[in-house]
Amino acid sequence: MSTPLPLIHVVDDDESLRTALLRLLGAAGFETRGYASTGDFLLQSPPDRPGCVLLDMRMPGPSGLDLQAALRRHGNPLPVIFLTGYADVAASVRAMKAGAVDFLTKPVERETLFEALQRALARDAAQRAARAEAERLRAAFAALTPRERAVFDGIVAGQINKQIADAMGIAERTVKLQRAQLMAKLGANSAAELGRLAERLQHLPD
Amino acid sequence: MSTPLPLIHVVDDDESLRTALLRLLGAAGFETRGYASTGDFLLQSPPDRPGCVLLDMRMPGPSGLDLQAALRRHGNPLPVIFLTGYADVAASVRAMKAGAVDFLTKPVERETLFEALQRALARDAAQRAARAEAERLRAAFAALTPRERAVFDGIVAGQINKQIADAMGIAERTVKLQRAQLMAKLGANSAAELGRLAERLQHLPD
DNA sequence: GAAACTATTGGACGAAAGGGCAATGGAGCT
DNA sequence: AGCTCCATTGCCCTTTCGTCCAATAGTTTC
Repeated sequence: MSTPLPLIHVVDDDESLRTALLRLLGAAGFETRGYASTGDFLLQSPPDRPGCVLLDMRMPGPSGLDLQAALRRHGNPLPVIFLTGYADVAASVRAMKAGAVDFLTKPVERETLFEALQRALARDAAQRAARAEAERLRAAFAALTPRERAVFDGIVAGQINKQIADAMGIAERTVKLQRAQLMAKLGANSAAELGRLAERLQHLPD
Repeated sequence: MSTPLPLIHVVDDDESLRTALLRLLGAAGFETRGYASTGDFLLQSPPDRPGCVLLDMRMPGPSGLDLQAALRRHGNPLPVIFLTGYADVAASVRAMKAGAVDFLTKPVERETLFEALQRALARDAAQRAARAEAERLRAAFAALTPRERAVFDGIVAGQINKQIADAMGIAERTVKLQRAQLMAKLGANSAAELGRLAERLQHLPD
């Protein structure tokens, strides 16, 4: 389960600048990959790997903002750092409101760039951990049968087995059985843990 | 318990523009208050009321960014909308990274301004509700004695009364008693609810 | 059609939870 | 000392939980 190394995507149509960036980042020990356009990035869309995107704002074809929006829709929210020469306030504000980690202007100081990268990678790691956790939780609940799910809801609502059985029109004995089954499926050892799981489930996106 | 109406704070050293803004907002049904400087705002610091701050960036004395930072430190995080004539990218990015709702440039379109206000007030309401909820939770837990708190931890950890009693060196009967007392104090009716409370408590800031 | 399988149920037993009642013992006050 | 107040405890009883074994009915598979 070793997490793959982070990969820095550099999207910029200025080839000389792009290769300079790639060299700089590579020298700093980062693994990198360059793209001449938004389309190139989306086509050569990398596997699901930790990392972030260093993105020019103004390029031929779809803009950096378009790519940022596409990433969000795609459910592959790699953190984005904008790095652009033609900066205007409106574009920078739109980028930040859309969730960009930072918005830097060329020429950028080495120090500034690395700080932003650091924050972007940290955010990616955090998001990734949160998504993995959410996925585990969702999968566990998806493994429950509808009945088990109903029993779960009853338990979390503080009902005792008899009340749950009554509400569902089944025998208390059956509730006990399904209770044991759902607790096994969720890996819970107590009613308190079921409550914790319910709370976490409730606060998941979607 | 009726929530007071939101109050819009307008901080701008340009008096004619400030009064124009106040008049515009007042005509739209908002309650408003104007300040000529960051210092004025901090001095005439209003009571804890819902609302937001419409803030100029460049003013004599402390800047809008300074005020934004002060609000955050003060634990009175009213949402901030910047509205400024001398906008540069670096300042806008700093403002947005510091959590500004929006960063508008003069002259601003009426529509744009009202949309931003809408979002700012919505954010304030949400933050306020979350803070109130957190406060209630904290207060409830603060009312527990250390013993009750220990019993709570044991329950949430899935231990049965006997184990808790053993670990604390007290009788099981006492654990039962404190269990009932802490559940009454927390308003919980089941172990599942205790689990939910524990989960929420764990995810509070601080 | 028979066998295998799943969901549901009944009965029963030990363990645990929840709670009433009274006794104990220490802290603090008069 | 005498007293009250309160946390702690023991005893006992009822309800609920967690499981075991076995039986029944409906469904799927061969």
